[in-house]
Amino acid sequence: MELFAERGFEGTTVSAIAERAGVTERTFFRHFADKREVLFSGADDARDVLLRTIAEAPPTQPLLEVITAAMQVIAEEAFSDHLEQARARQAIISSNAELREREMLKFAVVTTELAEAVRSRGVPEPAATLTAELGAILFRVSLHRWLEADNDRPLAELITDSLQHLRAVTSPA
Amino acid sequence: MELFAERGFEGTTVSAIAERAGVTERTFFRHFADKREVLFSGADDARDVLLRTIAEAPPTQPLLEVITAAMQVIAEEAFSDHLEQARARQAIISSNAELREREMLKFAVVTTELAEAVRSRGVPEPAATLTAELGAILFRVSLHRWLEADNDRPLAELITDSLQHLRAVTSPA
Amino acid sequence: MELFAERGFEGTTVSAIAERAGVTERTFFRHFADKREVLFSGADDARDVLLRTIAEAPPTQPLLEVITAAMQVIAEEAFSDHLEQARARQAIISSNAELREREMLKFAVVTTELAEAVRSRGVPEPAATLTAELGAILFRVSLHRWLEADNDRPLAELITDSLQHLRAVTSPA
Amino acid sequence: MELFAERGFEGTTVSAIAERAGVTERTFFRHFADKREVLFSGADDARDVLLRTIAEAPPTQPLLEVITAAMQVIAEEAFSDHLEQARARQAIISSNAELREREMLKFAVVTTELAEAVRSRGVPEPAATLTAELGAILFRVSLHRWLEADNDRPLAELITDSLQHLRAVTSPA
DNA sequence: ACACCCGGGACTGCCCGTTCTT
DNA sequence: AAGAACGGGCAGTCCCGGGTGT
Repeated sequence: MELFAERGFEGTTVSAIAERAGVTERTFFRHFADKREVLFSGADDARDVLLRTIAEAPPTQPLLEVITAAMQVIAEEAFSDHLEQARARQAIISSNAELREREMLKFAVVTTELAEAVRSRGVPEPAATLTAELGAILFRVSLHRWLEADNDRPLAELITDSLQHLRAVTSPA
Repeated sequence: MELFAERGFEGTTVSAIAERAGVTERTFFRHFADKREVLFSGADDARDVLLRTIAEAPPTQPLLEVITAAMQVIAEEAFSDHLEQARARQAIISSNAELREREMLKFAVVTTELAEAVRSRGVPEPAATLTAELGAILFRVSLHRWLEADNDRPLAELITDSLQHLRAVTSPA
Repeated sequence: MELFAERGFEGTTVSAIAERAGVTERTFFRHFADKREVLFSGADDARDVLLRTIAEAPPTQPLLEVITAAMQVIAEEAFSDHLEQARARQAIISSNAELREREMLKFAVVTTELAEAVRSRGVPEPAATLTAELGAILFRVSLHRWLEADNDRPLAELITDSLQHLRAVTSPA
Repeated sequence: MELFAERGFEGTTVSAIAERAGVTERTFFRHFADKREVLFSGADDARDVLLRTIAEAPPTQPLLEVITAAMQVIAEEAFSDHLEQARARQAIISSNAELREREMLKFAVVTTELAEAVRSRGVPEPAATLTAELGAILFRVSLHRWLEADNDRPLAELITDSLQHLRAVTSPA
C-alpha cells in the first residue's frame, strides 16, 4: 500500500513489493494469484458475511429488503470504521484501468452468487438475476457516494436512500 | 477469431495472430491496444449509435423508456442478424476471466457516458447514475437471455420483457 | 525541455515531444538523430568556436594556455549569460545514465579534435593527446564547479583556478 | 564474443546470443542489464582491486604515485597476459558508438569512486577530483598505447612513461 | 514454505525504411 | 524539401508460471 501510494500501481513492480516485504518475487505469487489481487484479498470476508446474512433472513421478507439489510450489515462491520482507508484504496483503484476491471469482476462474481442465493429462495429467472443486479447497483452507487470527499452520511443510510431513489426511477409514471 | 476458436484465447499468442494476418507483432499492437481489444473493437460503433439515439429523443419521454428504445435500435442494427456470430464471440469471452473483465469495463464506460447523457437531460444525481445502471443491467440481462441456446425470441422483445420484470421486482409490495 | 522538466527524460516519449511540437514522430527523427540529441544539438557551435580560436592563437604560446584561453572565450560567449538554463539542462542530464553517456561521448569527440589541433601545432604523441585530455578535464571540472548551487564565481575564473590546482597536483613534490 | 567478431555488435541480436548460449532471451537479460554490458561485465573485478590497493597504500605516499602504482597492479593482474583478447575486445568497442559511450561511462564511474578514495585520504576539492581525473587519463592513454598494433612495451611501463609526459606537459615553462 | 533459476508471453519505446503528398 | 501515413525490427521490462532443492 505504501508503495502504491508513493509510485502508483503501475509504477510499482512486483519485484519492489517483494523486496519491501523481504521475500522473493516467487513467494509473492504464492500468496497472491496476481499483482492486482493484493488490493482485493480482503473482500472475501465481506462476501461471506453478506451471503450468510441473506441465508439466515426470514423467508417471508421481500428480497430487495433482505439484500439491502444484509449489505447494511457489512457496511457496519467491514466499512464504517475505515473511511479514510477505503478512500485511499479507491483512489488507487480508480487511477488504473486494470484495477477497475478487476474490481468489476469481483462485483460480478458476488452478484452471480447473490443471484444464486435469490433463486434458492424461490425466485425464478430472470427476476432472480435482476434482483441480484439491483442489489449490486445499490451497493456500488452507495459506496461511491459514501467515498465522495464531501460526504458525511453513513454508508448504511446511503443504501436506504439509494433504494428509494431506485424505486422512484423505476416507477412507470 | 479462427485462431481463438481453434486454440482458445490463452492458447493463441499475439505472434500467431500477427503471422496469420501477415504482419509483424509490432503492427498488431499498432492496431489494437492489447490482445483482448481484438474482441471488442467493433463495440464503439454501437455505443455511438446508442448515445446519438438518446440525444435525439423527444425531451418529454420518460428516461428509462428513452434508453430501452435506444437499446432496441442497436439491437436491430448491430445484433439481430448476427446471432451465431455473437454466440461464438460470447463463448470465447465467457471462457476467459481476462476477457470477462474487459467486457465489464467496456460496459462500465458506456454506462458512465449514459449517465452523463441522462444528466444532460436534467436528471440530478444520484438518479442519473441509477437510471444509467438500470439501463446497463437491462441490456446485459437481455443479451444474456438472447444468447442462451434455447432462446428464439428477438433481442428487442427481451429488452421490453426484462423491463417489465425489473419493475415487478422493484415495486415495494 | 518543458516535457523533460515535467516528466523527466525517460518519462517523456518521442511521440509526446512530436505531438507537443505539432509534428509526427518521423519528422522528429529527421531533425534529431536520436532522442538524446535534443539536449546536445546546441553544443556544436561552441566546439567550432573553440577549435577556431585555438587555430588562430599565436604559435609560440604554451599549449595549455592556448587551450584554457580558448575555453574562456566560449565560457563568455556561450555560457556566462545562461547559468540557470545550464543548471536546468545539467539536472536533466545528471538524472539519466543514457544522457550522461552521451554527454561523455560529446566531450570525447571534442577532445579527439582538440588533440588533432594540438598535433597540428607540432606537439608529438603522446603529449598531444595528454594535453587535449587535460584541457577537457579542466573544462569539465570548472563547468561542474560553476554549476554548483552555491557558486557565484564566473566560469572563466574557475578555469584559471582549476589550472593552478592541476599544476599543484601534478608537481612531483 | 564469437558472434560479435563474426557479425559485428549491431549485427548480432540478443536473440542470437541467447540461442548460441542455449538459453532464452529472458535469461540473457537476467544476467546482463543490457546488451552492451556483455563486454563490460568483467571490469568490476579490476575496479575492486584498484580501490583496495589504494586503500592499503601507506598514507604518506604522494597521491598520483599511489594511483599509478595501483593501476600497475591491475595492469599485471588483469591485463598483461591477455593482450590479444584485449585488442579484440577494443576493436569491437571502437567500432560502435554505443559501446564507446558505455566504455566512457564505466571509466567515469570508476573515476568518481577514485575521487572519493582520494578525498578520504585527506585531499580537498577540487584537487581530489582533478587527481582522480588525471589518474583516469593516464590509464586511458596508456591502455590505448598498449593496444596499438606496433607496441611491445608492457602496460605498467607505459603508465610510468605517460606520467612523465603528463608532468612535462603540465609544467608552466 | 521459502529460496533460486529459467521459460515465456504481452507489451512499450526507439529508430528506420518506404511511399505518397504537398 | 518536408511532412504524413504505415509498417518492420530490435531492445528491454513486466507479469507470471514451472521446476528443483532445502
